[in-house]
Formats: sequence, structure tokens, C-alpha cells
Amino acid sequence: MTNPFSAIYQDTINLQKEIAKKVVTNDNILLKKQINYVCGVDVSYKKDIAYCSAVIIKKRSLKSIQYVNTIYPVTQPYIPGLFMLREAAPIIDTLKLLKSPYDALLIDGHGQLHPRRCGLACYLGVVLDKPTIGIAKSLLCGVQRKDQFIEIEGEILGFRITKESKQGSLCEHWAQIEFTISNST
DNA sequence: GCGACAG
DNA sequence: ATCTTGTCGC
Repeated sequence: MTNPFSAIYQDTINLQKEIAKKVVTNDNILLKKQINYVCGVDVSYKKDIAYCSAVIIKKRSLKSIQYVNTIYPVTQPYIPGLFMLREAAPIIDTLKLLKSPYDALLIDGHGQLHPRRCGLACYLGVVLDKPTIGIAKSLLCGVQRKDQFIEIEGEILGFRITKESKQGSLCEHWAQIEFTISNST
């Protein structure tokens, strides 16, 4: 590519395809291993500054164990499908600051529910080798079935949780964690 | 070609 | 994501 910008994007697309192959979808990891501590992370923006926060909580008590806040200059634009280009690096750097251990990661973005089966959550999960759940507030691709599962090309890759959702199915392992679903219709 | 499009 | 007025639903 002669255009340096499209080259970066193409490199990221290729990386996503490789990372997608390494995603472990077998939930035995989550089913067999006790998940006692969970880490949640998110990034907000003001002008061209990114504010990243990560917090570890004890799942059973929801008590906060440790949190870290970081600030970075924004280096990449937001491009649907290439979200990891914008948030992966700041998140990884922020998570490195945590001293307390955690068993699972909660990410504000899609996981396998992605055009190349590699959303931000998949990328982080593979790179950090940590059980990860992608939690997005709106759909990037795929279709929602009446039973709330979301599928792409006939493959079930996600599940929609609303405030009306009852525990069970995919939610049961996380039923003790109460989410606040915003911007959800 | 046109529209849709995580945060 | 952020900004930001009016509007719909409980």
C-alpha cells in the first residue's frame, strides 16, 4: 500500500483474522475455573484525551478490590470494525498497572460478534490470555433472534441482555453481577 | 452503487 | 465517545 493510513487498517484487519483463530470459545474454562475476581475496564474521551479506568471487584460481594485511572493522548480515530486500533493499547497499558489478580475481564465492546470474529474483547482476551466477555450496547453486525441470541451466518455468537432478561442460559454465571444497561431498547 | 457502522 | 434540545414512557 502506498497510502500509509490504509496500510495500518489493512494490517489491523489481517491481525484480526489471525487473532480470531486463537480465540478459545470453549466455556469449560469459565465453567470449571472459579471466577472470584472480575476486572472491568472502559475508556472515555474529552477532546483528544482518553481517560481509562479499570477496576477489580470481588464477584460475590461486588466489593472493589483495586482500581487504576490513566490518561493518554488519542492516537487513532474510531472506525467501526477497527475499534481495537483505538482502545486496545491504552487498555493494555492500564491493566498492567493492576497489582491484584483477576480471573476474568469485562470489555466495553464486541467479542466474536464482529465482521472478522475479532472485536476488541477477543483481541484483548487472546493477547492477555484471559477469559474475556465483550459487552456492547449496540449491534455491529449479526441478527437478534427472538430468544435473544444473536447469530451471524447461522452461528450463535452473542446474547442480548436487557433489563427484562431473566437469568439462565449465558447469563447464569454472571447472575450475581448486576449490570446497568443503558441506551438499550 | 448504497446504506450501515462496537466506542 | 461527546455535545445537547426537545420528547416519550413509567
